[in-house]
Amino acid sequence: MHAAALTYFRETAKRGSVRRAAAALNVSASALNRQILNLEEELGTALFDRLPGGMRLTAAGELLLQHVVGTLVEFDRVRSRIDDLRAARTGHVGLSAVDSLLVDFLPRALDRFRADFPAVTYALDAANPADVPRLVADGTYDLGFTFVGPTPPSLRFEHEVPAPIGVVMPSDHPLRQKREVSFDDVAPYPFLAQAGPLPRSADVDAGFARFRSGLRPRLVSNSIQALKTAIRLNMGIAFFTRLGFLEEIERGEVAWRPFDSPAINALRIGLLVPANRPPTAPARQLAARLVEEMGRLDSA
Amino acid sequence: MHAAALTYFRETAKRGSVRRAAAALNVSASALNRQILNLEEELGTALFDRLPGGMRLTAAGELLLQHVVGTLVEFDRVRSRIDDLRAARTGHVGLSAVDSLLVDFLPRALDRFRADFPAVTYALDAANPADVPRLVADGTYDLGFTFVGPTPPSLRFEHEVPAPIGVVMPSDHPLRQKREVSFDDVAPYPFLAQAGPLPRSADVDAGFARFRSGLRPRLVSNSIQALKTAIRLNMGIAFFTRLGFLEEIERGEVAWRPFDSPAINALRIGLLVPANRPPTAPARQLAARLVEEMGRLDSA
DNA sequence: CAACGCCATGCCCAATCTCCATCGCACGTT
DNA sequence: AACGTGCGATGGAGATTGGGCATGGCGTTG
Repeated sequence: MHAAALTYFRETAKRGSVRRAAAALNVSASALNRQILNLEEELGTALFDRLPGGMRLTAAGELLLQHVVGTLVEFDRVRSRIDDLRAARTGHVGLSAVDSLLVDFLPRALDRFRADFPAVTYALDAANPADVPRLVADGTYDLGFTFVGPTPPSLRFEHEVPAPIGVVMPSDHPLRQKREVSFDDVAPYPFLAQAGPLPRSADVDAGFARFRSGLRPRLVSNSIQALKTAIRLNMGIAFFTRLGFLEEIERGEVAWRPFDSPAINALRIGLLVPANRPPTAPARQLAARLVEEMGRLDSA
Repeated sequence: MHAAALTYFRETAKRGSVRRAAAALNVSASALNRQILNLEEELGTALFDRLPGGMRLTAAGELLLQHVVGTLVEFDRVRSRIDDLRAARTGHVGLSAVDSLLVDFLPRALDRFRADFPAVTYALDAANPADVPRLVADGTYDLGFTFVGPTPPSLRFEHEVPAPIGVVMPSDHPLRQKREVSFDDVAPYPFLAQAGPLPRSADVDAGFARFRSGLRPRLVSNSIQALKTAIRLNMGIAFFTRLGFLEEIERGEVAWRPFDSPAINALRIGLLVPANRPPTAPARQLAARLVEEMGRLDSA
């Protein structure tokens, strides 16, 4: 990949002698010497001073050496990262996440990841926020996404993004005028609830849980697509993290407004990884990619 | 210098097609394609996805591309710096400096520089601190060293080092016990003065000038070597910047102690370069080297 | 179905790289 | 003063690599 001349030059600079460098690299001194003479001709300047005892770098040589060493070291790093990729080409990754991320963020991230690792299989399951840590800790899943909170020592949040729960509404809804909405603001409006195969989660914020349990949903569905359409058709509003509707918000089809509760607005979702158990190769790659995608969310 | 494969790979990634890249680089598509296949074999992984319309980088390819682009860009920079060196191989540099730097720092720095630029000639002249800026500004000299102070807009201090004037004494001198010495402390001791071909400089600190003018030197010499020896032989003490005696201090032959005057201890010497007029190639190289050597002083 | 774009491959020649042997030079030893 | 030993530089033969040309296989497009 990199020209042999680079290695030759580096070794010669290191050992201060063409012959010693040649011995170290198992090539003949003449071959090595020619490469260095070629380099000097190409750059139009001497790279070494020829002293009776051997070769010493000139100023230009020092400059070039820095570049060459840097290049070769960096290449080693790149190669080992590529080897990691190769090891991760096949395998299985299990992901346990709170449902808001299953709506939009995770399916899309996985789809993009799949393009690079077509032979990897996935399990992508929703779970209650409080259950995710246990599922990752005991190895049922490789990675988890849940609201950030205290973790057992066997787990660690690899990366976090702010993820307040707010109100998702049609783009012409009156609540859109407010920058933040209170529980009282939303009470009058019809409400759409998601009902998955899971028991309803013990909620992250006690006040919010109490508030929502008092509401009577106009529509309950376990189909996210149905809920999205229902919101667009003005059947009601729903409560989700922004992350579930990034694309629709972007296109102006729905609007999202935060609550006026500091506790809710401080909510963060994090990528949970095992701290002790070494992750499988594909899990490591996927985790790295997810952190990247989360960074993109952050800046958006 | 760098393998052609790097350029081939970069161009192919850029254009998304072997044929287009080959056309842009004036080589045949088959030759270029082979190099890429070789790369993939060497790394043991595909770098491109072959789509009907052309080539798209895989994850491993993205990784490698970063490395390759970085390497080639950096090489361009290195090459141009080497070209600068070559342009500076010959020529002349004029340096005007306060005398303390002529004692030790500048001759040694120039000697090291000369090893890399043997064909450059130098003028190295002492001047009064107050005259240096004018001499550099009007082009009489390319570079200057003087005490830092206000400069005309046509000049600029490229780099500065602290350079308080202090007392140079034999290593077993009683004043050595003090961390800082006062004017009164030194008054009882015999004093050695340097007298160059220059009129005695208008001194940098008014209080110090007054103090020194009251002293009667036991020995006046224009030979620095003579002064150094005289100090070692305990004939007296002298007033210099540390920079004039770095080597002797290091070897323990003489000691140096600062005065207790904040004004004197705040003194700095700086490398003065023209801000408008572009410096000659050798002057630019020498200036860069001098800044490097000054940095070494700083940390010493 | 034909035409066109793409990358992959076989073949041949030219350029490059490597090796071995040798040279000239500067030093230290005898 | 002569010699031996280390150094880099160089010449020539042979192996390796890189390049160009022609062609093949494949998918898309008209």
